[in-house]
Amino acid sequence: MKIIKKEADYAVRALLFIAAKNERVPASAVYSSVKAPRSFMRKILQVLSREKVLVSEKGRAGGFRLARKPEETSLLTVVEAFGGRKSRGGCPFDGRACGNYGFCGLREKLGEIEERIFEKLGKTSLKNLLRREDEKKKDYKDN
Amino acid sequence: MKIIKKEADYAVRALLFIAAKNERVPASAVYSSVKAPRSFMRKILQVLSREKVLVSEKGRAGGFRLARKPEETSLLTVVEAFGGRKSRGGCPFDGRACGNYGFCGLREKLGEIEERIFEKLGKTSLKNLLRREDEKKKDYKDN
DNA sequence: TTTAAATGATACCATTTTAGTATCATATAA
DNA sequence: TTATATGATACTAAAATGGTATCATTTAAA
Repeated sequence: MKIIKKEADYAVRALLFIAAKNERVPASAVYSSVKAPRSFMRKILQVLSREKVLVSEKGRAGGFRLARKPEETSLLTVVEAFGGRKSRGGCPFDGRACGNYGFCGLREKLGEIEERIFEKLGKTSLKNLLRREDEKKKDYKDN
Repeated sequence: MKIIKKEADYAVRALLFIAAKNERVPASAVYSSVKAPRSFMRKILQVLSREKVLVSEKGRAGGFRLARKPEETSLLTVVEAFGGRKSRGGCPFDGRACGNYGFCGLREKLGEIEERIFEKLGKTSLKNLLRREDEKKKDYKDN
C-alpha cells in the first residue's frame, strides 16, 4: 500500500526546503539539498509550477517560490498535482462493471476509507510538517 | 491512490460468494459468479488457501470453504495475504536514506495515515460486507 | 550584445509492479 | 480408470512508476 509516490514525496521535501528559505530558490539548490536525481527533480518542480503550487521566474536570477503561504498548501494539493486522486472511489475497476452490478459493499467501504485519507492529507499543510520537524529537532537538542 | 489491488478485490468477492453459499464450492462456481479471469481466479483461491483464509479439499467433490466464520476474516487479512502491507510506514523509501536523515515529519504523518487505513481494514469483516449488501438490497426492494 | 544561468516543454527509456495465462502434477469420488 | 477437483509454478503482457536527456526560451549581468 502506497499513499504517495516518490515523485510526490520528493515534491513535498522540495516544498519544505523552499518554504524554509522563504525566498526565490533555483532548482540547483533544491536538488543539492533534497537528495533527488537532478533531472527528475527539475521535472517535479515544473509540475508544481504548472499546477500553481510554486511560482517560477525564468532567466538568470530565476527560480521558484511558494505560490501561497505554507499553511495554505496541503499534502492533498501536492498529491493531486501528481494525479494521485484520479482513480476515485477505492474501486480498482473505477466503477466499471465488476460482476457486482448495482450494489457493492466493498467498493462503498473502500470509498469511505479513501475519503478519510484525502481528508487527512487535506488537513496537513506544509506548515504543519515544518512545525513537526522543528519540534523534533528541539526535542533532540533538549536531550 | 489504490487501496487494494484487483487480486485482493477479486479475492474479497470470491470470499463473499463462498461465505454466502456456506458450503464447499469449486473454483468453477466462483469464477462464473465473480467475473474474474478463470486462471487468475484459480491462482487467487490458491493463495487464499495457502494463507489459511480458505480451506480446500482436492479431488472430485473438492472445492473451497471459509477457514473461519465470516466475522473472523477481515479485509486486512485478505490484503495481507496478497502482500499489501509489506511496504510499511508510508515511506516510499521504506525508511532508507532519503536526504532527510533522522527526522521526517512527512514520513511520520504518512505512517499515521497508513495505520488508520490498516485499522479500518482490520475492523471490516466479511460479515460486515455481507450485511451491507443485504441492507442495500432490502432498501431497493422497499422502494 | 553576447553569454551564463535559469525555467519550459517534451520525448524517451528503464524498472518495477500488477495482471493474467498456461501447464503439469496430484488427489479423490464415482 | 476416468472425470473433476486443487497444488505448484513458470511464464508473458500490460501498466504504472521512476528517471534521463535535449532543445527552446527567458533574463540579468559581464
